[in-house]
Amino acid sequence: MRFVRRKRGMAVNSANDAGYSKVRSLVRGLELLQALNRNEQGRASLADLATATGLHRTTVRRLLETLIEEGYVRRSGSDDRYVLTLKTRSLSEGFTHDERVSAVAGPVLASLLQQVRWPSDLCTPDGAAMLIRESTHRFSALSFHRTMVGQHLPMLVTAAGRAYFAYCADDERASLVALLRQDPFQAKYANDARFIDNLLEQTRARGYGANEGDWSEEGKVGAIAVPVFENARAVATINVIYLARAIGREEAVSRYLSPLHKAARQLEVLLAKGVPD
Amino acid sequence: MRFVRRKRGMAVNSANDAGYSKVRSLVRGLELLQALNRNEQGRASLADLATATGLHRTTVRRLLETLIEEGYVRRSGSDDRYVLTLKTRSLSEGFTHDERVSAVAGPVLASLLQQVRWPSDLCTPDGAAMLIRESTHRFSALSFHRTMVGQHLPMLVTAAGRAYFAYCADDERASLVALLRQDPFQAKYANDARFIDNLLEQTRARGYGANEGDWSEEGKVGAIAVPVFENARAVATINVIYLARAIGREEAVSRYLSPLHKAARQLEVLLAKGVPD
DNA sequence: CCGCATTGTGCATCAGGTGGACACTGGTCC
DNA sequence: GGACCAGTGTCCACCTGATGCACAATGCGG
Repeated sequence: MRFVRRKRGMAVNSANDAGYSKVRSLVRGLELLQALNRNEQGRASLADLATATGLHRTTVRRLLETLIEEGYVRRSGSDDRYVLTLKTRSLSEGFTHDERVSAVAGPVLASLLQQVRWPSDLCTPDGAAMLIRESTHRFSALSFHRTMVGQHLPMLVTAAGRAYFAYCADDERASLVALLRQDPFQAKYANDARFIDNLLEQTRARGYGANEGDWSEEGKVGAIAVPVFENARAVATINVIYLARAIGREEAVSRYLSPLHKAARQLEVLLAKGVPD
Repeated sequence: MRFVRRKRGMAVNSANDAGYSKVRSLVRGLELLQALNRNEQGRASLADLATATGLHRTTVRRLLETLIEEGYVRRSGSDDRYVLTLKTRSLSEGFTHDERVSAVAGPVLASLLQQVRWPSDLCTPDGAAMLIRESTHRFSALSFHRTMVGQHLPMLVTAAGRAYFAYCADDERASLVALLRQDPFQAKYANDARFIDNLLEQTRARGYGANEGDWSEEGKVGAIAVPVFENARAVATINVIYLARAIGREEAVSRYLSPLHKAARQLEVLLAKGVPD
């Protein structure tokens, strides 16, 4: 079991051991698409694909005919071979590369939760805000929010955003500032050079992004956050969120900063390894 | 019937009217993937997907379980929603954007063949060569080559290559020259400034790329080619190939250049319209 | 003119995809 | 705190519909 607490659904089945057997024709169809993709120019004959997939020739034919009718494949007029179309892109356009980080973050966040008890989030940049991609809010007994994943945290007034802002590459920060000036809520900060300078200096001096009720939407909520690097570039941040009346900033930092850094380093190792397939 | 002659296979069925009924579970699985892609962050719950696709909830579940086992989807630990993975990319990575041109080229080449009788090819740049993506060699009674699609035509000694080389953007041409200098066969031309200058000047003055047996592999084969533009950028070329002993260059140009230009313009219109779906 | 390789077609079989029914959980509204 | 509801997990019997066999047709090379 990956997480400590389960709130929703009854599933304890950790992902792949579901009692279902796969839908065969879907599996085969996807195999087929992959085989086509592997071929030079995404172009192959019926026989090529049959041997590549190990499927019966007529089965391949029928699957291809289906893919054609659905518009994922066309048959070239020039040599009757099968060719990929633009529509195949629609099967992966929703995937953003940042998702890579999220995919491996689950276990890391879980173990962080065990040490810290307070909930934390994994965030990646998204425009003038940080996008929460994974979170342990559901699993923390101390959590005060319900659904967090998918929410946006404004860049300049949250710990997660500040950590990213301070540690991203210089040219990226310049673009961010331009974007932030367009943001109705954050423009006043983005235009305030003193504010920005202080923010950068403090954050870097401390080594973490911090926030104590600066984000007006929240009451007395505090948070600290650290960046996650890939190839020497910041790609995400991890935060820990606590109630300020329960624990002071000093104490939070002394207790949680080191686990946060450890989690970030774990993530970096996993990223460097590459996602298994 | 799109083309004049059919040599291979017995298929006169123009693509989509095949007598097969679609493989339903494959269609549904792909619909599902698309639905996930359309959702914000490629993330959705079971119920979301069921309503989005109009499928029964348990059906969606089983399909998703299959997609998970195959690695295209993972289930987020944070909120049990379904999320796309990097592997979905493998379903479309083989697709190159140049394919867009090829997809609409078939009918244009077919009508060009009817006017010209000699075979022609649609080529897109690929490294230091032009890649033949569609062709009417199979359909021309005057054809002298078998399979052409997928073959590479060296950039500097073929009509198709020269047309592209002369009409592509300046910065792209600079990169091309760098590449060509690495090419064992073409380096001697790429390093010859006079050759390059003459080539550019002549090609542009004439308005078409030409080749009369310059490509050593061929005997007395001639060809002329014109560029195809998209957004004011050359993206492909169309050529016509003839036997030099059957027809002189003068005559070939006077007869075929105008149909070639018309075909190029037709293609440009189709490209501007965008590919349906 | 004949074989070989590749692809198209029709069809009987039964694996397997489907969706109904029921159970369970957590959240919300009085 | 009790009751309701939305969302999900699990099981299973039915019957669709996916499958691959056998046969035919074609073009190509010799």
